[in-house]
Amino acid sequence: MKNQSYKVDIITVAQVARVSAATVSRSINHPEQVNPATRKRVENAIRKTGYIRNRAAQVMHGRRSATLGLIVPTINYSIFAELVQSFNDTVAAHGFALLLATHDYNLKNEYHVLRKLLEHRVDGVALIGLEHSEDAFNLLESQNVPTISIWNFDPDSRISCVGSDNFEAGSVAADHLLTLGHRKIGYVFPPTEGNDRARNRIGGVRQTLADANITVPQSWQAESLYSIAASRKACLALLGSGNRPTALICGNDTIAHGAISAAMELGISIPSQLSIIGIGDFAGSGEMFPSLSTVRIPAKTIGERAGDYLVNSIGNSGSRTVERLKIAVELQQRATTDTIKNLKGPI
Amino acid sequence: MKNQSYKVDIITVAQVARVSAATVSRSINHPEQVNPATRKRVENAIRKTGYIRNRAAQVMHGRRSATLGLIVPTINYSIFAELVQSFNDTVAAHGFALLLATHDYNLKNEYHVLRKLLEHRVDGVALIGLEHSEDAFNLLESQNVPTISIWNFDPDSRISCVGSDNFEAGSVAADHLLTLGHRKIGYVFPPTEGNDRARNRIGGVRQTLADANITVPQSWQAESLYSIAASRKACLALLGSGNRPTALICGNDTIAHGAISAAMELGISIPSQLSIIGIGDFAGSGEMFPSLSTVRIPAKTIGERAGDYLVNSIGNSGSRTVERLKIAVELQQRATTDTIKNLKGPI
DNA sequence: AATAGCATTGCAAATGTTTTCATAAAATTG
DNA sequence: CAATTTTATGAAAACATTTGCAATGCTATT
Repeated sequence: MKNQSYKVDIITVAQVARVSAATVSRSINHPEQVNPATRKRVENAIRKTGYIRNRAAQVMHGRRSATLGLIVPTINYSIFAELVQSFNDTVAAHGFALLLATHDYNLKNEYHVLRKLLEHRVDGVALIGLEHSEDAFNLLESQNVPTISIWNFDPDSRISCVGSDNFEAGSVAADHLLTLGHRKIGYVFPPTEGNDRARNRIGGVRQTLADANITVPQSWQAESLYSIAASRKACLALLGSGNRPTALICGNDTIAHGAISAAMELGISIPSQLSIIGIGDFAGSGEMFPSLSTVRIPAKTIGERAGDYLVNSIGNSGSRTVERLKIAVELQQRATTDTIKNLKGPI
Repeated sequence: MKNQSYKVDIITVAQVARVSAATVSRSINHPEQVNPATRKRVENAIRKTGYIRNRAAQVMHGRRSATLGLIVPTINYSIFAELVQSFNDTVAAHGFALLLATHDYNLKNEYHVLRKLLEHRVDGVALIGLEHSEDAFNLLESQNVPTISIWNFDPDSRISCVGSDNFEAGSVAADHLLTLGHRKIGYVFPPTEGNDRARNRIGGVRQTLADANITVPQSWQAESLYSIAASRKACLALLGSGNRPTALICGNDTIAHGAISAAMELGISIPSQLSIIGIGDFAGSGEMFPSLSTVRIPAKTIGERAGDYLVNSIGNSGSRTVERLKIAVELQQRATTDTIKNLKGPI
């Protein structure tokens, strides 16, 4: 059935079907315009020759490339993987394929991969976060390509965005512990340099605690990269001294994992001697033991909305106004936080 | 500097640089063929106009698309995410961008997304695993596009492959427990229907145990999907009865996580009362508490080798022979397995 | 000084498709 | 049954680029 001759183009198909190339093209793109009998002949010819249409040629004609560019820092990171997955599913349902690129947390790199994606004439571009190089912003503007920033919400964003408010996330985490009656609260966050998400989260935490007239001693503030091992180490130090907090806010769920590990190692029982709350609600956080209380940032929803926005934005190619969509965070109270009333143990 | 006029093509650049379009093309693609002075003029013109070359037009001339298709079941799964990342890094270093698609464990779906990638004239295709629909195999053959199967090694594979031998992985896990002196061994695996990886792993386990004259009672064999919650449930049942094994082999690290959870909940201490071994060595498995003994399948290495192979294979477009590369699995003995000599407790 | 050789550049054809316009055939109307 | 509308199809231009070939001007060789 399949033909292995070298080049099967629309003309080959046309010859086999004994019609013109134009009719083949119409059979594929505007089937209602062609006589059902001829259409059948064309379809058979397509099958017989094994023809696969050439998007490149379509693109040259000003057609959509049916391709979207997505640039993430890395996908080897559960929360981005979830995001990429749901974004992909959403746009794939509209016939778009994803041209993926990573910049490994290097904004200069991001500019170059962005250029590369534009060479392929992607119909739209999705970026993670709101911090990008001036060159990148200019490029996107000059090319006039629909763009969306995923993950962060910011009312003053320069480009359209779909995401959660990280300040709010930090605030919700702190609020939860306050509501449970905690007053001796510590926190562990990653370095905020070049990471606006972490910066905003910690801002929300500090603001909320300050509003409640709580001061956090320096020894209860630790810094840790997003790794269980790093966090465990930091938390061993923080929790190991005689005077320790009754609750810990962690910059994300991975850090919270490390904190739990450290507590277990020190024989501090959770939550009866220490409450721990994360941010993110990563895959598995609810299933681990003990299941992690956390502030959920709904990656799946964000990916979907971002996909919807971009697809839509490509549809009405006229308007190019900045739109912003805030996806609410949700407190997930699970097994690692408890009220101060139930506090037990040596401290 | 940047020009926002609608279409900036190679002719626009040519006019600005006061040369022909051919010279601009040569300046970009064969710089050594053009006079340094003219080249400079062209480069300035490119910068001034903000020109971005159109890959689609290049592709039409039989040039490479500089694009590789990658089809995975899902990327929302840490081990695939790691694989995709390393594959991407490797091919990006050679100037290729990744056209990503997922089929959500549906082989029929895979065929359709494969077609889509071929429409974009990808220079090569990477698939996960060795099970694919007949249609997909035929399509790849008829299009004569370089292809690689990632993840599994099979000496009889129909297409080129880079990956580990899952039978061996199962075998190594079982061997480890035998070496530690365990005789009462149970296992938890996912359904093997449409999952040749799981099927081969369980095969390796059974073979190795049989060779050591060990029979595993039905009640020590459980089935669980790849989820911590599902596995915990299955393991609660398996471990909850009076007579339980001294060691457990888990189909992958996620299942092992669930098993650990279940053991903790039942007050069975690890490893002094129960040894647990996983397969995979997912991100975080070595950092969790207790750190998981597992059989490492080196996703990063596999991704790199696969990328290298595909890039190479595109280079020498002549030969299209099937090649197979086996990446060895490695036993990672950590805190969840111990010798039978140290066995303590009620059982 | 004439000629050969080389470096540099331009012209124009070719790539695979879509779409506008024109035309032919068929269907509808009075 | 003639006139008109509708339907179906083909011819050809357009899209942005690359490249073989030819032309130009220059350098080196004799």
